[in-house]
Amino acid sequence: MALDREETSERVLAIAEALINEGGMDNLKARTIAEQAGISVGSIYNLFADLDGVHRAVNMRLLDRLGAAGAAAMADLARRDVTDVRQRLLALAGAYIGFVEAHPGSWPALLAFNRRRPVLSEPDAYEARLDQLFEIIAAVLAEGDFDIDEDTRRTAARTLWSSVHGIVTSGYAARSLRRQADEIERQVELLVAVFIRGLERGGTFAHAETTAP
Amino acid sequence: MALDREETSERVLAIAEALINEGGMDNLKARTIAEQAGISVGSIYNLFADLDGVHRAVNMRLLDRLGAAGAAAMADLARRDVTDVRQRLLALAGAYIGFVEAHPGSWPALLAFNRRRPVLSEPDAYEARLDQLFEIIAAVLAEGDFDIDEDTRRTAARTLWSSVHGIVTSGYAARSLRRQADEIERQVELLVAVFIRGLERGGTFAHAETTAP
DNA sequence: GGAAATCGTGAACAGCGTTCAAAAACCATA
DNA sequence: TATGGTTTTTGAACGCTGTTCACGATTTCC
Repeated sequence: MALDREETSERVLAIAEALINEGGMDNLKARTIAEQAGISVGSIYNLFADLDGVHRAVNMRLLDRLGAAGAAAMADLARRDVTDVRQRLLALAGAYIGFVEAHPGSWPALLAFNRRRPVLSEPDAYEARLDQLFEIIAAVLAEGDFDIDEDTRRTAARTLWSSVHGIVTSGYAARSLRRQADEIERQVELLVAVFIRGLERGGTFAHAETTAP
Repeated sequence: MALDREETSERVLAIAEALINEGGMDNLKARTIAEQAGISVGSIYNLFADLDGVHRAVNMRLLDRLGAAGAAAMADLARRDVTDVRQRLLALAGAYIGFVEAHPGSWPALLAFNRRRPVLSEPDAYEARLDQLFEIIAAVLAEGDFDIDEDTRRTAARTLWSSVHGIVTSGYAARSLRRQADEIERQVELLVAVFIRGLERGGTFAHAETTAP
């Protein structure tokens, strides 16, 4: 009858994610987890170093699922023989937007997590999982036949990813959810369209002086 | 000898900002403020509703200063008769980057602040102050002679602002500060260049189906 | 100068994350 | 199965937190 150590961990993580998603990261309390999981507070500390460790583990699961959603969106388009770069980028952005909407509490909490303390150089398997998503974008850009070198393409992929991220997070900082959803869609469409046009136009993107001396 | 109510408030805010900037938002404690300000804990609650109110006030000051930095950057370029859109956009982004670097603790704390709880529709004079910054970008875009309608231009301004925001915040989530500073600069330059090229190329940005049915 | 209103105070309270001695559960071996 | 040792689970206890509020000091006003 006794649950496996790993089963208990997953149970704790599911409860933790639900708590965070419902009431924000302030809603993640050791005693609430213990009560809902049917274990004692002390047991949580046998499974995780501290509550931050629990939150970190929740975030890892979220990042994995986000990566899976992006990959699934690409697989879906591939199945339908859609190779158009614009449509693929919009589908990726759509997957991201859908994921954020599906996790209205736990995703903002993930973003807030690393910003609570000043960066103390975490080992961060975080970045690795974000890179997984970035690689998808880079691959999409690589298949479009832009006349740009490898370096520029990778920078472009990162820029696109960061920009979509900025649009989505800035958008949901504001109030009315439905009205802002339209605004986010407009901005993403404009970003993708402008990006493709700008890259298609070719030419160099070499560093230049930012302001006159 | 007794300090004005407003003087005391500003003293509290200065201390609060320093605490947040040094140790993240978790470092903002009522007893520490009271001790450093030479007042009692209770007095803080005569000046502000709660500690969140203190943090909110600190954030307002930050947003005001950020807006001033952007306006100052534009004024500086105007004084030197620089009207080039690209240079102005890069200067704005540079002002933002410089501001973030100058506030390595309190700026991330500002970003984390609204993400701690799920959006409960705050009255938010927040957005108003962010709009002040957005208006500067919109004005710069308006002075460039792009063949786009007013609506598109405003969306483009918001998109640019969100994108730069995303680039900067994503960039500083990673570790090594100096190495990442270069990456941020590269991404911002690419974003601005691609954006200008894409907008210059004209054409419509009308909504289109994101994926085939 | 005295009454009334305001302000400052810090002990007290409830709640939090975290610890750790003790109890319970488990397990291999005789 | 009985036994001894090892591991896991427990929850009371600790220190720290934000916040309150009765009380005393101070200012304000006529």
